[in-house]
Amino acid sequence: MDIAKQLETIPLFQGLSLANHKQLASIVARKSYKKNQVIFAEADDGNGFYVVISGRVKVFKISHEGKEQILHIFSSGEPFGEVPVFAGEHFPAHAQAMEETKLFFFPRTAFISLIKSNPSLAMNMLAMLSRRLRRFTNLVEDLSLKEVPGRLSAYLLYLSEIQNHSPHLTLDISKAQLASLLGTIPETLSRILSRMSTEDFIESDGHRTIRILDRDGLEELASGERRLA
Amino acid sequence: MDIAKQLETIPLFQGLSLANHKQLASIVARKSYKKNQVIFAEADDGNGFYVVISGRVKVFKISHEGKEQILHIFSSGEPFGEVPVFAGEHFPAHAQAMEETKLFFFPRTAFISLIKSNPSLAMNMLAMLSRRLRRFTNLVEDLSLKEVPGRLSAYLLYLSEIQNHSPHLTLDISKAQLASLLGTIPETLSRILSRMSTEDFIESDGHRTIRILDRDGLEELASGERRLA
DNA sequence: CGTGGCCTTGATAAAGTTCAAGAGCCGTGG
DNA sequence: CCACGGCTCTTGAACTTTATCAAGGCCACG
Repeated sequence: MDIAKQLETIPLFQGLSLANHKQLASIVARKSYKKNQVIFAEADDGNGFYVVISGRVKVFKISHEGKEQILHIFSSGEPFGEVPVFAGEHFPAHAQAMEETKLFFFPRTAFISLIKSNPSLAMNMLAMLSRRLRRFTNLVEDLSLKEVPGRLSAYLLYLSEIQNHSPHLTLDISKAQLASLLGTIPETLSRILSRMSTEDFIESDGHRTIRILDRDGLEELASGERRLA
Repeated sequence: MDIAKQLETIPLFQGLSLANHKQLASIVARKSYKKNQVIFAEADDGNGFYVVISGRVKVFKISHEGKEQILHIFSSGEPFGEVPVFAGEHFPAHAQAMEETKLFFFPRTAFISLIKSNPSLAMNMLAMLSRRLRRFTNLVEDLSLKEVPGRLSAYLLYLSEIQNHSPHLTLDISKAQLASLLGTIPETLSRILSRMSTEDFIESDGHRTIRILDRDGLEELASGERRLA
């Protein structure tokens, strides 16, 4: 497929001229990864960053005992691995393909010279990093100040939001991965889902379908003004 | 004091021309805050960002029950509150002066036009945000994957590093604030400090002086390969 | 010399993790 | 077509870590 066409669909490159897209196209490299393949490891040297073209990528940390904390799951159109492009040189976390995935790779030095001659690109990247910072701010708040039911409630509400505000949700990741995203383990997640079911906040088919029964209740759980019995 | 002189000492503005410094000087506003005074609150509209000139500022989240998590403590020369300049419009967290503090304030629109015409400034800001992202990455790792002794050990080693790698440390904040920075409460911090003393990792005068007795041990605690007895 | 801030210590409770076992599902291959 | 193995998820019981609640010590400052 035509690279320039694909570049147009990437939000980071919105508002750039055709000439800019051509320059970007000239430095990009395509990469493919199988499910579970490692894209980079923490502390690896990062000499460029990636944009997801298809598939999904998780960026995560691992503890000494093997517990995983997912920092972010990236889908189509989203860039990741930019930190070492601008500061330091090594990746701050691990990245792995969650399924068959295709990426664009932009080498550091070429990209930096583009950004220097291109204020819109710089502004887009600043906006991107700022949004990322805002997300992390919320993640820290969740991990430090909320308990698992609150984090789960917030996640379910978020899922509902991106799925047309419908009360009928479909989990897009395994429960093990959701646990890792929420900073807990599958056993705890399982227990809390069942408590939320018996207390009629949600209804679950036991698999990947969940129906929200009490949206206000979930919001109260998410904000910490209410707790499970 | 001369504003242009002060601007030169701010890392974010390193490598800029004299003309740039003059432009910056023309948009900056000075602000002063007393100890504990609020600088901005979460969800406030942010129409500019700040740089610490003297004093210290904490940026933090608060839970519904009143528990505080410090995200960052900013000292002289460091910018904060940039996120709403580039993405969204409201501040993601609260900011408060920890002591008598003087700040520079840069209004959003004027700063954005400066950055657009000034690649070095854009690059400096990108580097700044990227470092911030890296820090948050570590904070998330600490909160999710390490226990309090590990976080405290990492903090002590960090303190030692910025204090000339000396084993003689001086805490620069109260223990209550340190607890909030580590994602715990004063009681827990106190107990763990005393365990680290009885197990001869450190020696403490009970106040703000700590001596590192077993640096390797602290490193093992910080990485999770060892735990307190 | 007394009062308030800051820190420590103890007893208790809550939340989450660990370990172990088992249920349900699905694809493979005999 | 059914049995098997592997995978994901759930459930239970014991345990660990941290928070909560309450009390008291220490010190500086008025």
